[in-house]
Amino acid sequence: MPTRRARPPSRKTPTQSRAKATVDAILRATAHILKSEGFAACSTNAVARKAGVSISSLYQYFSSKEALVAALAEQHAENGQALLLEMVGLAALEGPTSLEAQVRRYIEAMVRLHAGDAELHRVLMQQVPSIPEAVAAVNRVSNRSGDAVRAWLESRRDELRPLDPAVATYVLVTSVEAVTHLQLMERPKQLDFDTLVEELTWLVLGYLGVARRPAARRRRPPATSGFARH
Amino acid sequence: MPTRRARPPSRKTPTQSRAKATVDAILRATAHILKSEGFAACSTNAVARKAGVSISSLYQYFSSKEALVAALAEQHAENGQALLLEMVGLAALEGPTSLEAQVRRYIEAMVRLHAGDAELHRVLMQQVPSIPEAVAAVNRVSNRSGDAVRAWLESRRDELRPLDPAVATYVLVTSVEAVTHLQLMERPKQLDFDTLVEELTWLVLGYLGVARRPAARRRRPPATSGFARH
DNA sequence: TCAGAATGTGAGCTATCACTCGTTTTGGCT
DNA sequence: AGCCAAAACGAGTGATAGCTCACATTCTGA
Repeated sequence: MPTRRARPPSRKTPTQSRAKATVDAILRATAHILKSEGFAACSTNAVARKAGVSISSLYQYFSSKEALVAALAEQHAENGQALLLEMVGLAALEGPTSLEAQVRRYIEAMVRLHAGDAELHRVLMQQVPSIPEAVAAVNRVSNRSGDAVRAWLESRRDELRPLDPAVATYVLVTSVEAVTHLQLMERPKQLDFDTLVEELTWLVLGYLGVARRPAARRRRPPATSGFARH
Repeated sequence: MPTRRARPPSRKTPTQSRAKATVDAILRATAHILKSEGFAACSTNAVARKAGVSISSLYQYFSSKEALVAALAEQHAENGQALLLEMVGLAALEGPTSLEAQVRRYIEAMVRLHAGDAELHRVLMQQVPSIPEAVAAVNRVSNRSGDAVRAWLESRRDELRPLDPAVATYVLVTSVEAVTHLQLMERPKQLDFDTLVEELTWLVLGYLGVARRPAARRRRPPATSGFARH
């Protein structure tokens, strides 16, 4: 990657609808290439080609490759945040629900959210760390989500084991995200949507020290293979 | 990244000690640059320079940049696996210990392991996905760890809630790894080593449905956290 | 001692990258 | 109709990447 010089942070903002379409096409193409070919193959020339615009048009609206990816990351994070709030926020106001139901609903929302554009999310999470501007964009949003979880923990504190809300937020958000990612990336056949939600609910409630009956599902499938231990 | 043509999968293996030293220097330099400058700055030329050998020597032992990084990943994974077994494997044989103690010991080992070369681990995890050969190397090792966890779950099945060992292994390994990574990458001040181990132990035991007293930490001492079940 | 294999060298080739310059096209306005 | 800024264009620039080639040096063993 040559010619790494300081660049102005932003460029023109589109006013005509034609220009808006161009910007949109560029972002769309960026996402598409990132997902299908990875970050390394996502050159500005390739993006422009796929978007059906010239390379100079790209640079008219994005001051650098970093800025381009950062813009995409920001858009993605913003969308996700909005979707999550829509799925969870309103439902949360509909009255006092059981702890377990609330947790399950939130987790369902998370899983569904990630399923939305899993591949893009994955690539952004993996490659974006080398682009500070994009890190900032994603962090800004995920911090807001973290705050919501933390507030929820504090509001339900009496029903949970003694814990530090900040620490617990870290642990919960991280582990739920990680397991969700795993399922989206590897799609292990044992982990379908319902199982995933169920297990994550167990994980969260267990961690929070909420007692639970062993559930109605009679698991324990036919004693799979290995009992043998040293 | 130019000249992307098919390359032979492997090259010469060193026989003289001089050559072994060269290979070692190259791998060392790769790790050093990856950690200090990141993957993007880790060019083969830079590696050769840092290692104090010529480019051609590098290509005598590694058929491509991918192969180089893959070799490093493999070495790293192998080392980790060995260390983990050393820390945990023997201790596991020392007789029947409490479930909680076993879990805590394993988690301690995991956390310590990651702390060993956290930066390298982080970079490898982030960049390796674009290098299939390296993915294979890391997966091979982590699968073996997964098998161990799974076997353990099955051996202790009677003390746990009903669960599918395969699914539970996924959930546990993934979430513990993720939280550990987080702590290494961001080093949030609330999450020191002891707290991390303690919280992860909670996470695992809670998920496994193992009852636990609220521990000796103060804050609402006897208030039997969560009986509340709608 | 000395041939040949193993090892080490660095200038240089080519493809590709991020990005610019000078120019042309478009479309909203009077 | 016709002006003009916004928008779009694409060949071209300098830099650097991964990698090879032709050759030099060192080691082994008979």
